[in-house]
Amino acid sequence: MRDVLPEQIPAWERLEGTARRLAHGCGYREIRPALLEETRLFTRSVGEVTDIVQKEMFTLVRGDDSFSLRPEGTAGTVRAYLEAQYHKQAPFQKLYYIGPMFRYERPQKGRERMFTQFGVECIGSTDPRLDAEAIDLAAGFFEALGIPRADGRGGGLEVRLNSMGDGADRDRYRDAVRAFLLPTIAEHCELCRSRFEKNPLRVLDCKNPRCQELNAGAPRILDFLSAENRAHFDAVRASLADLGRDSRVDAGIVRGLDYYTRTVFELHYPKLGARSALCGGGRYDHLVRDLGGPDLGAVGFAIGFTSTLLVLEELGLLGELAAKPADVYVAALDAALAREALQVCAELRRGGLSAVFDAEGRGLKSQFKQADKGRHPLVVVLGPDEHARGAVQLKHMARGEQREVPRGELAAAARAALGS
RNA sequence: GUGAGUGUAGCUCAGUCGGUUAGAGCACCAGAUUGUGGUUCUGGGGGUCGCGGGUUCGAGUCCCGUCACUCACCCCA
Repeated sequence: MRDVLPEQIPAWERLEGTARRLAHGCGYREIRPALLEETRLFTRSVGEVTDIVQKEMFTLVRGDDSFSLRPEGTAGTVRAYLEAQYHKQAPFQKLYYIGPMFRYERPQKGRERMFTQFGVECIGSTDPRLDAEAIDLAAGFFEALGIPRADGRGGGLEVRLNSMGDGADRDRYRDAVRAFLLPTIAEHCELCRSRFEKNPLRVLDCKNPRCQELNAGAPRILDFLSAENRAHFDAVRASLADLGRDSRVDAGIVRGLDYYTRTVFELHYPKLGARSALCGGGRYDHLVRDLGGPDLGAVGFAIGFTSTLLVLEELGLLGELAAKPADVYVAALDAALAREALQVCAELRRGGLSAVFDAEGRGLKSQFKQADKGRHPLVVVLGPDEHARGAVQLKHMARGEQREVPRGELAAAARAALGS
């Protein structure tokens, strides 16, 4: 398990802050769904035969009850939506979340058992402009962090788009793929032969060169879309163009979760290699109905913070981030002034400043080193001579200037020194 | 779940053919200045060599097991 340590918090706050700002800009409101759900919620929504449900859930069984840590955010969000009765009062809801997800698998670069996702779920409409808006929001998130757009040579961020059609389209497509593969399936790799049985569409994703040759000329899902779904897909692309957003149709995108319909998309940073997808999402027009509500359209995405941070690190975009230190470091010349140090800190805090004191018994020189290393802009020195006069020394570290100020004026003087 | 790799100081790592007291750089602490930071110099502290077992006169080094982490596959954020 990986912890987020204080040194990394500025980077995380930047991701969270960017996510919130952009989501709010599109009218999304934050929701914090439960981390623990009934296992049945995920088997019903994500799908019985998906990898997530079959082998990646952390599940706790107590008697007849079975609960699982959420492996993704959409199911819980829709469950919360229905439980809050939004579908009766105000069915159109734009909701976003930032929080941990859990999948039991072998960790590797960009993949962890506990990871954080920023996701949005727009429930209550099938308007294709919302698909485009969501894609633009996701891409805008990465751009706001400084990740460049695709440059056509494998650098930058790529938007890949596809449509999976609706249930009927997909059934016809699956039959066509099966018919296409049947004559050559014996020549495919072992893995593909087993995939052919349970999910022939996955054969098309195989990276084996021989299999790819055999897959050339395979039917494309886009050719099997109903007129209505085709129109929806075209409208999404037109809206993306209206937003000035380039996208590439990638017939290979077949989202792994059962609830997806029509629009599916991924955002990739190809230089990351095997694990290049930074964001995945799409439309799930029947999930609300499948979970017991009315048949409402919905679209959403999820962005992984782990891989986002990986990209930012690779691009050197995290270097300058540092936590803000306390305004004042209070140094005491000897142990007799220890109590005064605490009092002075309290006075400064009442004056609206942050302040810290030495608690390791350091000498004055060492306290200055600490103040310097901690990048505290101001140091207050408590000495016996000043104490006798009811005063303290106030030093501005960057300027190297120091002067004596009466105790009673310290907070005001410190504020003034900081402000200038 | 499958395959491979790596575990030595806080961090990055060296450690010969198995041989005495396990090293370096950085970081940390102290002094050089008995009331003042960043540079410099000098000195210092710190390691059950992941853990357990085995071989051996002797194991950081070889063997077995185990745990953790990393990378890849599967799949995905």
